[in-house]
Amino acid sequence: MGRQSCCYKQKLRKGLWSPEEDEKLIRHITKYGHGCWSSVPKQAGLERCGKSCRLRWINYLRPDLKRGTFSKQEESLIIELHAVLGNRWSQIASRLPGRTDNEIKNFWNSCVKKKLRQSGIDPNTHKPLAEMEDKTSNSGDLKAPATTLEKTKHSVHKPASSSSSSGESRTWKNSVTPTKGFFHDHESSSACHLSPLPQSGFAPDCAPLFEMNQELNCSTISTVLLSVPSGNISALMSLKPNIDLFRDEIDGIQCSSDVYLSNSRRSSMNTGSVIELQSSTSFDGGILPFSELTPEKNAHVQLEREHEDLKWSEYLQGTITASATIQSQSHPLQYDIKTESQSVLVGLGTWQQNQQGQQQLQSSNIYGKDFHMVSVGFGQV
DNA sequence: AATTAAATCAACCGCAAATAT
DNA sequence: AATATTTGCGGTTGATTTAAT
Repeated sequence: MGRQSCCYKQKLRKGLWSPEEDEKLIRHITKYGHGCWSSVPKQAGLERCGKSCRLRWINYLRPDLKRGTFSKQEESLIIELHAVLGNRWSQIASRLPGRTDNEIKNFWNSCVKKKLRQSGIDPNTHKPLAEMEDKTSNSGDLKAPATTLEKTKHSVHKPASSSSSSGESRTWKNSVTPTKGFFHDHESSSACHLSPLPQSGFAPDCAPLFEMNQELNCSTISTVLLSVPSGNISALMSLKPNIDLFRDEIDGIQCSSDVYLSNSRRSSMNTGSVIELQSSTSFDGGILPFSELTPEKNAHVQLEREHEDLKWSEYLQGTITASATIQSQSHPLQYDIKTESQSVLVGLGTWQQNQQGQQQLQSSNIYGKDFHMVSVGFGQV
């Protein structure tokens, strides 16, 4: 039994908004706020449904919209976020100030998807296209409608049990494997991702990606991928990295928004109000992806909790602490990943079973929201 | 210059969750 | 507790703009 649209029964206007309608809506909302959207059109003297008014305001009239073309950094961030969040446009948009979910969705569908494909990356899985073709033996798939691709390819990373709260469950249908390599391998990368490791102890190049908006109590995601020269990887073998996420405000102490890499644990509080990390001489300048830290693709990963227990919805809500250990065959490496505090989103990457039935960490993008500091520490194994 | 194809983007639709009654 | 209404989201459509022939 079909349902009529909300505009139908009252013969409400549809289609593009006229400047007069825009003006009415702006005037009403700036004066009274939107309150209950369903009552807005009547109060504002508009022959539209509340839904249409809401959409128009959110996507077009809101004063804090940035508009204009997406910057390289924004594009990078969108790809990174899509790799972890999938098609959850509203969540992606919440980390890009001034951008709407609709705008990002359009940008993705019309532009980014194509770019990724041209770069040999499947925009849905964020894996190399060749890999997908090998599995599907269907190289002509690229011309297939997006809906077909999405419906057929991505039930793999759905969490073991869907969350019953906060609308997370339905959005997992397109959860994907984080993109690895795109920014390492392609010259279109933003400077942040490809910049050589700076000599200083901190990572100034990455700092701008950690835009803080204290009034709104949110920040954009920090993008933490950084390419590492292979020589450095071998040097890392004797070190034990620890990744911790700290609340940006701990007992009232304001932390910096920079991303640090250190060979020590959080070492000291400096004299001011900013927590500083003691930097390492060899590995300054950023957070390393686990793909770089893991010398073998099939390094064994042990999770403190059973894989089935790990729920992305819990990560999103920041309600759990989880840790994982990667044990490499040839190197005595152990990586501890821990998330702490509430309202922190940590993309541990996607856990997948390899052919030996072992859980395998595919990527390790780390994302923080609200005021958090991300640090990586190395210590001797 | 005219036509066609591709790209872009605003807005709609239906569904599900959240909230109100 | 059950039902109705509202809100928010993602997928999709279709009009418009831009590029290619």
